[in-house]
Amino acid sequence: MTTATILSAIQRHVTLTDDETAFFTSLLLPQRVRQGEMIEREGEPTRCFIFVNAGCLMTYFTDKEDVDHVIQFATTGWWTGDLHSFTKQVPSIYTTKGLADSEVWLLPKASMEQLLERVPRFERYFRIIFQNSLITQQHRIIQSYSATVDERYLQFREKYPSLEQYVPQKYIASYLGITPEFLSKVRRRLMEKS
Amino acid sequence: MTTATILSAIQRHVTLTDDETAFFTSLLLPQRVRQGEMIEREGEPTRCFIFVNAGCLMTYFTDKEDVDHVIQFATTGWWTGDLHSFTKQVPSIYTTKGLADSEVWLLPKASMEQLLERVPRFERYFRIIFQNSLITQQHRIIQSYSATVDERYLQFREKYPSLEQYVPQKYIASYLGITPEFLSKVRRRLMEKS
DNA sequence: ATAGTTTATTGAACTAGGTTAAGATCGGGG
DNA sequence: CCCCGATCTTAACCTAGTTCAATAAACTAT
Repeated sequence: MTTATILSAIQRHVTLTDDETAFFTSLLLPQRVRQGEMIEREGEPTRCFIFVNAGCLMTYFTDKEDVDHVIQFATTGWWTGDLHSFTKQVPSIYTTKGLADSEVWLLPKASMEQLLERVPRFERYFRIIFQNSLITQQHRIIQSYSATVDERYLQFREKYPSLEQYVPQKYIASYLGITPEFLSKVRRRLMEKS
Repeated sequence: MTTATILSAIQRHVTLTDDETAFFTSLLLPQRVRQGEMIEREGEPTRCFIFVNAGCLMTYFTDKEDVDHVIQFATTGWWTGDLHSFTKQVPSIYTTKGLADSEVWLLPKASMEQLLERVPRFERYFRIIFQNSLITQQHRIIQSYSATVDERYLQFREKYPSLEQYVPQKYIASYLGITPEFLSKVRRRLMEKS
């Protein structure tokens, strides 16, 4: 497990000196995640921010009727985790688990703080990352209010073509905010059209 | 129109020197916005990031059926605007207009860039702002997928108690992702219960 | 291979929320 | 002070999406 992927992800947005790179990588903890294994769980404070080095994770919320709602999928090159719990160290409302055998880099809370303190360029990096996520989330809200399920499903496939191979349909349905049964109908409708 | 509000909003998250404060305020453009007046429009690149000094604005998206969908309300102390259009300078898909006579500070794109370049503390400030917004947006998505309309309406009122006085119900309905007629039913249902 | 478990499909009955249209209420300008 | 346009409410009907239940297909672990 090398740092090549994470460093190139970062260097798409900011340029680091050798010292900064060394300091950053010294803070990272490698970890393997098995398919189905939970890496952060609901109820516990999120200890680490997570970078997916290989494989695929998903983060979901379990509501009071015990129904899971997928918040996001994260494949190679993405950061994930419960930001709220991570920053405030309150119990998380999300669970993050592997959808496939995966490798992740963990950045513990204290390390993140040191990093931002000592290397302000990382403030910039995370500012850009959060800004882009925010744009994506706003877009998702618009979609869920103004597009039909058919459109949302097609856009999902277009946007995350690699995900369908990993992700059971029931999770895609959940991400789209519908039941698996209804996604099944939508898929059939779309098949018949073409 | 003084800089007191915006400076105190910033100093809740980072501490600025006198020089930095002076430089920052030199970049701000004051502007009045009348009720109903559009300050940024769909189709044009967003020139400025907007801070609400007094009053209330709303940002909405108009879909292909010509229906408006409210993305966010912004009252005193909030930043608003189309981040995607602002950073990439592509035509905006949102319109921002005054819900009441308001005062805003405008931070033009070029000024924002200078600011981040010269005062890295602002990278930190905006990193925190975007991080908090992201948390809020994710929460909103969860809500829209797992809570009933009744619950969402009650939480909206709890979270933004000051807004109901400014905001016509049809916009609240839009923000909640329902029709004004249905919000009307919901309100009645809730009145009768209590 | 075989049984057990999880996932996907289908169909019928149901419900949350939308649509349409008609009144009721509010609010600002002459 | 009154009128006109915008907003809000109500009610009857309609539909996208859910629920439930039964079957089929795909994985997993013996």
